[in-house]
Amino acid sequence: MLKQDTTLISDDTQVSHLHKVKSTSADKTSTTLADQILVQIQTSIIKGELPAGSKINEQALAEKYGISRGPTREALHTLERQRLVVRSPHVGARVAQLTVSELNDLYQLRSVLEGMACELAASRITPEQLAKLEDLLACQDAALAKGDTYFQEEGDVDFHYQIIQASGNKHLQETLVGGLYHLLRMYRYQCTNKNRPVKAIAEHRRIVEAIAQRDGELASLLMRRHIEQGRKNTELRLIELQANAAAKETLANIS
Amino acid sequence: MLKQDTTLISDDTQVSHLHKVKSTSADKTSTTLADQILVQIQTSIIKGELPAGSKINEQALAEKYGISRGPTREALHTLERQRLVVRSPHVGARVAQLTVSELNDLYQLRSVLEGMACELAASRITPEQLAKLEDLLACQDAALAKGDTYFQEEGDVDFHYQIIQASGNKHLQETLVGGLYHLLRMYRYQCTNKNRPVKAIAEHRRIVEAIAQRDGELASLLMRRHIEQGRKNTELRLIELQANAAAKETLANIS
DNA sequence: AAATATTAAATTGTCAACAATGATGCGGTT
DNA sequence: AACCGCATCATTGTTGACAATTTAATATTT
Repeated sequence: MLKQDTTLISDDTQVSHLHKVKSTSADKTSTTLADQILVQIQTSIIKGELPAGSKINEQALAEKYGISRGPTREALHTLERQRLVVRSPHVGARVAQLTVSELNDLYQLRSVLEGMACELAASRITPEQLAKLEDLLACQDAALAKGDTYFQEEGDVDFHYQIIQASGNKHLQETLVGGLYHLLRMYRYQCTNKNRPVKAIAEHRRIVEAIAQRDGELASLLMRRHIEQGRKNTELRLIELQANAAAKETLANIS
Repeated sequence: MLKQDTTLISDDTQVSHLHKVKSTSADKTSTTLADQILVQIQTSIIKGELPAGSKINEQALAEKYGISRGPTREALHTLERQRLVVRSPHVGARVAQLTVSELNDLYQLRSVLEGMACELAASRITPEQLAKLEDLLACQDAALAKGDTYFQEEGDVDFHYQIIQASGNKHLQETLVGGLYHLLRMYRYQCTNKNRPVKAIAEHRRIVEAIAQRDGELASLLMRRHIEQGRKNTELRLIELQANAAAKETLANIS
């Protein structure tokens, strides 16, 4: 009857939940249960703890997080929208597969969309938003100086995110942030490359400069090039990764 | 209301499967129940039977189609992905609202995406796909001659759909068809304009010509102009519509 | 022994009841 | 009369059981 999710979520259910606790645990006032596990499954997928292409068992997943299949199902539905999961009726959900052709499709689309975002941002960005972007650049420089690679990754996400926000186009935002971005993060996380950041930050700076000068055409061009650089990088790592996997496969078949 | 979709479920449980029929997706029987009502709610929303901006009651909707709240909920979730519904936790679902600014955002995004689709289609389209497109143009001419406006509407959807397919970019397809297209249809249905088709068909023809000549740049340009024409048209009708609604509102307030 | 038909198991889809939250209406106070 | 707190109601979120379907495992036939 009582939920046993104490291990993963919070174990404040110990002593006095005489009152319907209302979950006043200060931090986040319980949105919906589905949304809570959504982010957890998200990160599990992005980090590869749930391997790309693997089957997802609703029951097992639900039990893992100590909840019922209902919310789990809804989370999977949202993950499908985010392109992290593929579902087929009566068969179930699988983690998205990482392939070269899909990577190219994805980046091609992203390039066009973020190019568009840059053009819009150049004409619409507010001084506050611009200041925030420049702060971010400074942060990235500082992080780079300390060699903090993961924060750099996070910073890159923020950079693109803020430009998308500055575009002011609601549907563009929804398409990128709600639709493509998570899958993008998955590719980048699993095909990460150490020596890229230093160049990427320089490119970021030039993009912001173009936006600040209200030169949308230039900003768009620089952004598309920047993304193309990222694509090449990721593609290389992905091919390498898949070659390794194939080798391991044949090795297993021999033995 | 009793469910009368029992007729939809075929009783072919007897042995007549010589081969594993692999179930071509055109088969409408035995999908999931949620998918079946999804299309019904879809059309209800697009046609305005469920008015834009109105609240959706899960229970009532479920009863209307003679099913339980579970599948209804899933359908609403899919409708959210299609931008036809907006959901907020613990509050519920509303039909998307039709506003001028959203219309502009939507068409701006669509313009960029279908422009991209044209460029890709110009370089990748197969002879079969091209033949199908030209067949469609002929069909549209014929329908126009008979003054069959609704079929024209449907034909226009098909036209854009086929070019999107010919682009060959999976994520682009998913973004347009799975994401934006239904909302687009809603705007166009509720802000329809009679005298547009005749010009639109001519524009279609020129776009196909450009694609056939492998001139992606031109095809993209023509498509973006074509869409811009549609946007203007829809915007005009929408403003008109909202002015009427506002007038009726004030009238009601007086009495 | 290989391939196919049949049965059994595991998994997804659906339902109806229950819990938790937001919305509504009432009564009291200023 | 308007505002605020409180109780009630309606609606959404969640659960566990059940039905339908797919996947696997087994038996059967050629």
